[in-house]
Amino acid sequence: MTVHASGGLGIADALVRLSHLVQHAFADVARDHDLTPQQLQLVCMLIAEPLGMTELSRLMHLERSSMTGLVDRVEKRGLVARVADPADRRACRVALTEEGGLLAAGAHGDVVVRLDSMTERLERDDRDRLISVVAGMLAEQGLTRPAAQA
Amino acid sequence: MTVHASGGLGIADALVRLSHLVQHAFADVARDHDLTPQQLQLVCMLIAEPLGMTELSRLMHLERSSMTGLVDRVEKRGLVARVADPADRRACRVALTEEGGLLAAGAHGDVVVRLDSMTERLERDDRDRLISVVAGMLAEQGLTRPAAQA
DNA sequence: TATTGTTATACTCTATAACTATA
DNA sequence: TATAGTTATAGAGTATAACAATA
Repeated sequence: MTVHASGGLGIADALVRLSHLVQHAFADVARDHDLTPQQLQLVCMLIAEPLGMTELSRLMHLERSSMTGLVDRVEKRGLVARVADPADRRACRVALTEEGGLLAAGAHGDVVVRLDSMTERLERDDRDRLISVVAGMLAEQGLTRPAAQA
Repeated sequence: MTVHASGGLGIADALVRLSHLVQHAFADVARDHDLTPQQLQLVCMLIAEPLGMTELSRLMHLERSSMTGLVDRVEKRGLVARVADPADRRACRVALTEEGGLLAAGAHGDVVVRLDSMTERLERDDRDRLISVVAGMLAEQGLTRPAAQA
């Protein structure tokens, strides 16, 4: 058993609690826009580019059948549309509508504002180091996807 | 618009994507123990001490009525029990059973192992700095609760 | 009056299994 | 055969509103 710095908080607990902080901020923003957190995550994921159902499932760590329902509900609301994939007649690509794009951009901006304000007290040096440490971890996990993926 | 280090990844996006990484690890461990992520979060929250429904709701960012159902299901499974609060006859305290305590400790350990392995490549210096940065952010948000709160 | 917790209700989220259509 | 996506089903998660009991 290793003793850690910062009042006995280990790296794992620190990450878990940081994650809760982020999730709560994210949930609050979703609610402000009358979306569930999952719906907001979905539309943010599509800011960079339209994606297929299987790719979306992989990125969101969900079964494809769960993704069907999630996309159904967001599509019913007019924020995304299923577009036929010209290269594969089995597949579709989920794309933001104009309304969905505006909402996603706005909500993503709100998330950024919230999280930026949570970190504004940090020294510029700590901030940069935090970013680069996280970037390294993400790369190690094989996640090199779109940056707007809030 | 500010340009950031590390390939254009801003601090907010870095935090969001780190959070996804942690959530997925957490969900995998929950599944290994045949629990939902919410159920695992609940039992981990109780490792340090029994808590009332209102306090649990606050910590988990849920309505009290949602907490009722969550505790019901975990109680039905024998992992927690509602204990009368001697100081307030309206209130109850949710406590781990013996079985629940063992499961919570084991699963929490698994989460720690997973997250530790994700960060093992970091320099000791970066690691310590990450912990202290997160600890500072948590303190600023008024979260000074139990460390075992996975 | 305010607070603790529950119930009733209506959604949303999620996984499993079975299915269709295309590759 | 394998893959992309859906449907059907069942259970879990969540919020809102209304309620009971106690402070």
